[in-house]
Amino acid sequence: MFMAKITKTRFAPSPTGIMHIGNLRSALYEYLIARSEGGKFLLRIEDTDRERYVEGAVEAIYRTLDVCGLHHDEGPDIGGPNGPYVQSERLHLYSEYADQLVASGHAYPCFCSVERLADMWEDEETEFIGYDRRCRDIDPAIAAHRVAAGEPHVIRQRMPLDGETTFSDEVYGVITVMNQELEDQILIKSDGYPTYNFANVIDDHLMEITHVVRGSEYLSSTPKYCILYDAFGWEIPTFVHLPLIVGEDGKKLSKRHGSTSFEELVKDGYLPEAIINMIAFLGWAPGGETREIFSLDELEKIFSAKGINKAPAVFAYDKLNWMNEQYIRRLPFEKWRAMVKEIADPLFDEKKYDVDTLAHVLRERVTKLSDIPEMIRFLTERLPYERELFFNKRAKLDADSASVILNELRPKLETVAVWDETTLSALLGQACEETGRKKGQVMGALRVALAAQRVTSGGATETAMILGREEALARLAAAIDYLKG
RNA sequence: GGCCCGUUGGUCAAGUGGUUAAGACACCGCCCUUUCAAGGCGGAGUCACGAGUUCAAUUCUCGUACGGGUCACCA
Repeated sequence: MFMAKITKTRFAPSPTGIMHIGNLRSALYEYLIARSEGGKFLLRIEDTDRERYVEGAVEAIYRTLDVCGLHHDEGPDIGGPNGPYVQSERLHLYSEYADQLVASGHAYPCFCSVERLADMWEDEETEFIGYDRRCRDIDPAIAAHRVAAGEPHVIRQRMPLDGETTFSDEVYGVITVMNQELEDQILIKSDGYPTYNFANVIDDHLMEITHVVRGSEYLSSTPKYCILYDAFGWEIPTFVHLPLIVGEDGKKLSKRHGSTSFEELVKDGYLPEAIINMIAFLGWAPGGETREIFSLDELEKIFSAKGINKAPAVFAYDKLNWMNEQYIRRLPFEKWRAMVKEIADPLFDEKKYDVDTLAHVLRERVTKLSDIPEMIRFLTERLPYERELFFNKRAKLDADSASVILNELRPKLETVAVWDETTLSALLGQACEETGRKKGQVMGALRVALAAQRVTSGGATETAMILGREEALARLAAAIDYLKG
């Protein structure tokens, strides 16, 4: 009797720098495939390249996964049944398995120097594919002797010279390649570390990964991994290769497309939830569903590898902007208020202001957090007035009529008892009735007087609220003064 | 260059051997409105091309073009 194997995926980043959007999306899909099938998601650090190791990169990985809610079930920080989860701590395993392949004839030591290889690449004449296999046929006994004598070497995979290899990918379908196209790739480097090409197979098998999910750039090396699995007699996992994410010019996403790392986007003012939602829909869509706003919890329920596309997807900031707006509007008010406060406090410095109204006004207008300072600049500093600011065709307003209106308004506002929305609103409404003016005229004049800006976040009463009585009256006086002269 | 993969509006995309080929972003217009937004309503815009299979191809097959990936002691 067989137990259905539990789905297990892994996110296996190398600590070589920032958490790129492409990496994050791989992590997300890996997480979702596991969760959608009630399986496990694990984290493995692939630090076999000592030269590209970046200090702090591992911490950034933990941090990002955590704020995105992609919690793993096994990993370096929490352990698990198949540890260690850091490749540099698994070195002995790789060499054992490599020895096994050498013994079975599936691999061989290669003594070629990097210099010789470099020369070889320069030789345009030769039409060989990759390494010229010079060491492939050294007598095993002699090779073993040279290795024992301490001669520098790498271990290479002995590829079949004929036949073909076929595998099936969940996204790309059945793929077949001629074995003669495959290079005798390096499995163990001369420093004793495994290459990705070797370590991923060993670890995925040992860690019982059922679904190998990764970017489509690995598609062309997958046949080599299949041959490795076969050499060990291991079951080949399900492959799920993901389409690439490209920039708006169709080229691979890079710095010149703007912010492409998770942390940069957050710094730009995008909410992690919006970023996750955005990249979930890059190259994937739930069939027969037109909604596009999904929380991570909801994605876990509806995600299916079936909906993954093959074609590269363009990362569009327009759409991200929209998503972010949607998420901002759905935020619990208290949370949103706290975000606004954190940004606005230092800008208002010592000055008092009405955070609640500001947060309220900003909520429907902000695209990303980093827009806020510029949007509220007119509140934190007094901008210079210009007569034409008061001109509004529709309200039939101009500087002269504004001057009259503001003078009428001033005494009323100065004596208002309670400085709050309802009182101000009522007072202004009343003023319109008394003078027979249109509301748009009065409101418009006051709004510009308070803001010194044509386009503002919020209307006249809201601006008056945010500024507070003292500042609002001071600005009103300043406006009147300006219009007089 | 070899090999591999891809191609539904500007972008993300649903979908099918017979459909008026969904929806979203962006764009345009209107409404609402105390400005700007938000919101509501509406509009324009797509099956890369050429053969073949078929009563019928966007859908299946083969070519072409274009795009991408990969050919490291990087992952």
